[in-house]
Amino acid sequence: MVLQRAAEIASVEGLENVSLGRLGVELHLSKSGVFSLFGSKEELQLATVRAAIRIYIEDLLNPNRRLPHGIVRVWRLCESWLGHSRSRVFPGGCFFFATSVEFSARRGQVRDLIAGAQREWNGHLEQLIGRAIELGELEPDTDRVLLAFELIALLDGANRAALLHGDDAAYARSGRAILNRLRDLATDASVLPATV
Amino acid sequence: MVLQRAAEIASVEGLENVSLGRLGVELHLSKSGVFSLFGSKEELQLATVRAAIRIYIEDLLNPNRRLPHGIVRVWRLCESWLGHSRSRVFPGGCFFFATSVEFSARRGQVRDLIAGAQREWNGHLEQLIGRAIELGELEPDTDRVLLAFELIALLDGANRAALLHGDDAAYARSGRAILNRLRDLATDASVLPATV
DNA sequence: CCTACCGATCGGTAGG
DNA sequence: CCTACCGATCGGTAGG
Repeated sequence: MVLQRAAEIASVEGLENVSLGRLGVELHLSKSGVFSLFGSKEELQLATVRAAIRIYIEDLLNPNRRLPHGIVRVWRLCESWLGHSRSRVFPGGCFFFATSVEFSARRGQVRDLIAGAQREWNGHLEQLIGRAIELGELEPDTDRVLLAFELIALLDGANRAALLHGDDAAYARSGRAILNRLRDLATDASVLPATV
Repeated sequence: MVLQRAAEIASVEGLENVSLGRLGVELHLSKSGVFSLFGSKEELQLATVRAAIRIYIEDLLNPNRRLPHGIVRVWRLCESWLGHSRSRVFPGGCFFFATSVEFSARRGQVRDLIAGAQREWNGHLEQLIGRAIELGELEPDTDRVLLAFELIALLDGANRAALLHGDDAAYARSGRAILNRLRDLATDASVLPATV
C-alpha cells in the first residue's frame, strides 16, 4: 500500500524525505501520478501519519483491549510496545518517535496531528493507570500523569538506544526498569512477572 | 561563530538541513565561501557535531567536575541537563537528541561521531554512579548501567515532551521522577533535596 | 493516470 | 574569499 510504504520510509529518513518522486519510483508511478493522489505534499504527510495511527491502533491498542483492566494490562501494553519497536514494524523503530522529533520545532497541520496523536497515547496510558489505581492494584497515591511520563520515557529510551547503537539489550533494560517501577507502586507485586 | 550557528539550526531542523547556501546567507558569505571553509558537507556536519560536543563539555561537564563525588553530584548533573534543555542553549533543545534521532538509521562518519558522543555521555553517567556506589551513597547492588539508562531516558523524555507540546511542566516531572529514583536507591536520602 | 515543463535549491567544481 | 556554472532533485502546474 502507498501509505504503508510512505510510513516505513518516514520512520527511517523523516516525513520530509518522503518525496513525491521517490515514492513514485518505489510504487512504479510517475511523480505527478503520486501527486494527483494527494493534492499536495502536506496532504501526503497527513495521510501518512493517519495510516501510522491506524497501524498502532491495530497492532498495540486493539489486542490490549481484550485484557481485563489492572496493573498487568499496563505492563502488557508496555511489553507490546517494546516488541513493536524491536520487530521493526517500521524499519526506523517507532514512527511517532522519529517524526515527532523531526516536527517538534515546526508549525502546521502535520506537527499538530503528530502532537495530538502523542497526547492521545499519553492519555490512554494515564487512563489505564487510573483504572489500575481504582481497582486497588496500584497504590492509591500513585501520580498517574507522572507514571505515564516515566513509562513513555523508558519505552522511547529503549527505541532510541536500540536504533542508535544497534543494541537490542536496551529493550530488556527498559522492560526491567518498567517492571521495577510498577512493582514499587503495586499493592501486590506478585501479579507481575518476575523477569522480562 | 559559524559552527555555533550551524549547531543551532541543526538542533531545530536537523543537520541535513544546514545547507551551505543557507549558512552563507546567515553569515553574509557566498555559498562557495562556506564550502571552501570545510571542503564538503560531511566535514561541515562533523565540525558542527564537534562544536556541540565542546559546548556540552563546557556548559555541563566542567562545572560539575568541581563537585565532590556522590549521589548529589549525579543529581546536580541531571538538574543541569534539564536547565540546559529548558534554557534553549540550542533552540531545538538537546542537540544530540535531535541529531541522534535524525542519523540513527544512517551510516557514515557523522552517525558514528554522534553515536560515540552519546556512548561517552552514557559512560560518564555510569562512572559517576559507580563512584556514588563505592562511596556507599547508593545501595551496593545498584545496577549502574540500568540506572544510567533510566536517568537518560527521563531526561530525554522531558526534552522531547517540552519541545513537542511547548510545555515546560515536563522538566519538573522529569526532575521529580529522577529524584524519586535516586531516593529509592540512596542509603541516606536526606542528602538529596526534598523537591525539584 | 501520463509527459513536459516551471523556478528554487541542493552539493560541488572551475577559475580566479 | 568571489562569480558562474554543473547535474540532480524538489514541490507543483499545464495540458491531455
